[in-house]
Amino acid sequence: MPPTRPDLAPDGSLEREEMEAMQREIGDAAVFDDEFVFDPSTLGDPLATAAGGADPPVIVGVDQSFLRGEDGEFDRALSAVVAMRGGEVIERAHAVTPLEIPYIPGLLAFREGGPILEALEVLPVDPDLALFDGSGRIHFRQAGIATHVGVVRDLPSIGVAKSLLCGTPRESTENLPEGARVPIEADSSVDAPDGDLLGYAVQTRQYDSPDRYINPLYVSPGHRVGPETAADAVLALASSYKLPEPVRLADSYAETAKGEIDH
DNA sequence: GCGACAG
DNA sequence: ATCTTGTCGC
Repeated sequence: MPPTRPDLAPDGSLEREEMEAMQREIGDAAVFDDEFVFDPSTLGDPLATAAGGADPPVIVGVDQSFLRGEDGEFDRALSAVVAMRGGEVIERAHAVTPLEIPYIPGLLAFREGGPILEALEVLPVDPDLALFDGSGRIHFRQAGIATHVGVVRDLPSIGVAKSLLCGTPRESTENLPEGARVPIEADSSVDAPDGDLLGYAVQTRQYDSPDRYINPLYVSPGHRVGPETAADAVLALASSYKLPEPVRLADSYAETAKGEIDH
């Protein structure tokens, strides 16, 4: 399953201005509403298969680790994808590519998008939905890594970030109860009308004790998923840990695969 | 000029 | 992201 928009594939050799122009194009091409065929209520349900008709959707989690070269510097990115269906892992794949540019806030997809697209290419199953470690629409030009890869592959996608890149929470996000969500709205730093709903701070897990608390995740539409569904999906997929299961498993697989290569 | 910034 | 020590809680 090749990319639908290879012309928008992230290219680390572009000038910064060209990268930003491409991101505006991606933000325009992106669909920030529900536009998928599967039933979102079956996402986190291990019994969905037994319950009835169609197979539950294939969900993939994507995450990266990094490899050092001879000089001890990071020179390669490893992207790991884990595919799940009905709560079970059905496939895994990974790819390694050279790092072309440093980490620059707002340009993450041009650093890590290459290995992600390769790993998705190698994955022997067609995903219905992808969850990324990073932003989607919560991005200066509404084109975070989840949106970028989603548009290039025309794949429904969701951004799951552990910290907020831009935008403004409508209210405090401190010490939210489990299951709570707080809207993240566009501000002057975002290329969108002020106040537009970019995504949600989502509290998947929380302590009972009052002294310490867990930070929320920042969930935003990547492509073909609305903000409500994005938050619903993350909550449904994060039953046991803070991170949604596909992303958590991709995280550990990225570490495992790194250890097997680096050696 | 200053601040602020996914992974 | 990666590194790394220390602490809390079941």
